[in-house]
Amino acid sequence: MPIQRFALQIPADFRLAGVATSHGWYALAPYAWEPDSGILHRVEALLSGTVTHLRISQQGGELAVGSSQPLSEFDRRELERRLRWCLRLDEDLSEFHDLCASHRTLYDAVLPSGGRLLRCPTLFEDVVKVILTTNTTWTQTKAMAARLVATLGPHVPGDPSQRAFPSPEAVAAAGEDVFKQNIRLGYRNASVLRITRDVVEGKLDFEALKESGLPTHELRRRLLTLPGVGPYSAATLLMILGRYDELGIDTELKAHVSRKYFNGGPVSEKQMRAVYEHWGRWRYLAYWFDPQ
DNA sequence: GTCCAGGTCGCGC
DNA sequence: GCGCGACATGGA
Repeated sequence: MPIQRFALQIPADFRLAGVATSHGWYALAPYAWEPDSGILHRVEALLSGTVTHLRISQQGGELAVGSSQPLSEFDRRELERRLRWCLRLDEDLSEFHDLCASHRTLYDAVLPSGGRLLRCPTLFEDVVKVILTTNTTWTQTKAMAARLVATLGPHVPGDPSQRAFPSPEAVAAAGEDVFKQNIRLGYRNASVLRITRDVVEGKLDFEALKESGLPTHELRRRLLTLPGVGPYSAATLLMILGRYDELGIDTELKAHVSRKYFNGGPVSEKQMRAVYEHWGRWRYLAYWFDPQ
């Protein structure tokens, strides 16, 4: 019997508002965050072909997921799997929490999310989005993601304004012209298309990579082979995969370290690494939540 | 018009 | 290894 609503069990310390806004992903289509009501929106296309607009909210000790379309039991299970991944419901960050306990300001910064950084259901989507953040402004990143989804994403029945992230097949089928004319990722068009084609041709299996359990350095090596993915993007994607030992060094991190630890003076990469070195396998999170 | 943004790549030294 | 310019796009 189809349902349009189900609950998701969450850890006692889980706060949807904190997790949803823990980094910028909530502002990239097909995610949307409504701060006033505390609803995380997402349009999702399921294996069954169902495309549905989800409204995720916290109701006390659980999450309520509302779906615009009827869901089979199979759909529901698929959605539950995806959402648990996106919200990191099953990730154990207790060791990081323990380390934070002795740093009052960091502890306060981590508290709302518990250190859970929102991610996308598929690594494919995260890879594309990370590429959309490089060498551009956040405003343009949002616009690029919105155009990609609006142009190629499958939509909710009867509502073309509600679209899911496009499948690799849909992206590959679109080809250069649509990217050049409509989606306009600039020079990133080529990287995204090349990666997508490799996925469609089976040369690249991101979902297998997620579950591979490969050592971090090997994951990093593989991510670096992707066109458009350099050290910064690789570190960000490792974070997506729950590997926090490496810092994503970009202008933001540099500015932060300079301001907070070097009086605004010049900072070398070595010095940036040194600041967070002692956080070991939690370095990325220690930086991410480092106040001020 | 010019500059450049939460980088990456290929080149030359 | 390290420094440097090019790279598409659109906002300031």
